[in-house]
Amino acid sequence: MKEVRVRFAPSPTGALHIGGVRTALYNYLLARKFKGTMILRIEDTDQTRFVPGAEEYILNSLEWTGIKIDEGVGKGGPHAPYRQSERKLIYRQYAQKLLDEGKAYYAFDTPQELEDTREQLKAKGISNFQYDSTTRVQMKNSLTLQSEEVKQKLAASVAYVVRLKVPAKEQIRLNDLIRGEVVVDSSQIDDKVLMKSDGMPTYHLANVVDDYLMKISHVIRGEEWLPSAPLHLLLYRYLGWEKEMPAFAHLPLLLKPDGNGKLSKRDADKMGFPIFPLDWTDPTSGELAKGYKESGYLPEALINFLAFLGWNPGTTQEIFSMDQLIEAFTIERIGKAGAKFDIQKAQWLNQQYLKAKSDEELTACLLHSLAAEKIECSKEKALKICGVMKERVTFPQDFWLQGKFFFQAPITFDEQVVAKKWNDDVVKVLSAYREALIKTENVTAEVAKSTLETVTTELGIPTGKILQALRTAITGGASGPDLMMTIEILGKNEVVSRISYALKNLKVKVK
RNA sequence: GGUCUGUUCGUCUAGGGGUUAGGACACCAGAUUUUCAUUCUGGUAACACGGGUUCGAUUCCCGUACGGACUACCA
Repeated sequence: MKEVRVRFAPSPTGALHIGGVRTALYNYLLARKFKGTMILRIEDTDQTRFVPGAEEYILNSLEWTGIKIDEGVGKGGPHAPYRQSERKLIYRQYAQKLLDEGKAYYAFDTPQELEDTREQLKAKGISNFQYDSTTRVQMKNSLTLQSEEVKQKLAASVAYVVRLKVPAKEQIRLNDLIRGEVVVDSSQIDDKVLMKSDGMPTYHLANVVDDYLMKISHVIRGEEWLPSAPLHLLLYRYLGWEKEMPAFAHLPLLLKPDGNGKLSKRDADKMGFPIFPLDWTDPTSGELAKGYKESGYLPEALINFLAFLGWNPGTTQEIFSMDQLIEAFTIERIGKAGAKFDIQKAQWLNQQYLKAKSDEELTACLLHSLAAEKIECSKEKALKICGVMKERVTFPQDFWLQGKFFFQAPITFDEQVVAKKWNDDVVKVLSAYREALIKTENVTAEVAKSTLETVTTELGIPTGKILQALRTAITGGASGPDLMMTIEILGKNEVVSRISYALKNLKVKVK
């Protein structure tokens, strides 16, 4: 088998979309599975859409997700440069070759002229103008103009583009690894621009030339490219590279969670989940878009989630590490239909991965949050808190968000609990419990519990009746981790002071 | 509009000419937890529609409907 060489080829026009991460992932999985090479190529042929910082963002995102680049931008390699803007001259040569062989031609129609033609046709009720074998005879190009005139224009540096001379009527058959045979009639394809008037190639030319020169074996890309795949085949054919042409696999798209349509940043914002792997600040608007990383998603969970959107191993196993994904991955098991993006599953996976982490790692999460809040905490205490919080968190920041009461005494109390449960019995028990605790040494969870039971027994009040009120007095909330452990972690003095505060500030509702 | 492409529980999906159509998330109920969460057990829930082919179709074929992509000197 031919060496597997795949590429991820994003455009640096903004932050890397989550769908792009999935495309990169599938490429990476295939590369690793067959001990091949993962290449990163930056397709920056559109200078008008270039966004500063986007390339770095792509690199950072891939690094965070654990998708490693073997060759390409940021890494170098035998086919450098890997940034298309730096390969201009290469494309020029191949465009010239096509020109020389009569497979492409110069076109001098200005964008304005093309626009006018479209308008005119639209006025006549023809919805779409296509620059192709039926229309090119009416346009200004090296096929219709006298060769002298063409020479003159070129010499005078009149702006031109190079267009592919697509045959009038020819069936083009393409075998897609995911979709099977796709047949398109060449009459449906227009004479695509290969070289723009600014001297840059379009995606189509650059892509084919680079994939050939970089010896790409498999092109795994989004489904949006399927309609132009036959054009690419034509290019390989005209360039004499059909035998070396890579295999194609067009991935189904990621769809929005509700309704229809492809997943967009708008949907993500609306539903409250990230669309980008990392935080991204739009350089023009200055607007910040939250990333998966900063929202608390673990890269392994995100990868696991993304891998399963459009692919599955055919077994019932759901949790897969990157290595396991590499082992199990096959292109054949990629589905054909678009997958709706369901963030709930990602959250569940995140929880699974978070729970699987060691106590040290979990503690580090809490300590990290605390440092940001400038709160001091011993490692021992943090360890205990994490132990008790572990089963209830989805994101690393939840240790802090849901465990604030460990560090801050409540000022307000859950209103419902107060209204329903705070009564004379509670005041009696809590007062007595407070006194009992003061006299008790070494208040562990066990001791806290037995002390409470002693008090309630003496007063003849069932423990269950006052427990939730006690929790609210100590934590302010209505629910949380095991209360006796909470008391142990908080320590006798803190608990006593919190009960005192609650007794002083909470009034029994008069009926 | 045209071309291409897709359609199994709410969602991700397995399956495949004869199955009680399987799993996971979500949801609901019960058990555990003197709370909540976790965990466990159970439950609701799907083959888009219409024609063929066939003894039999969710599975194969053809239509229809509905989605999606593309239709730029963007990728």
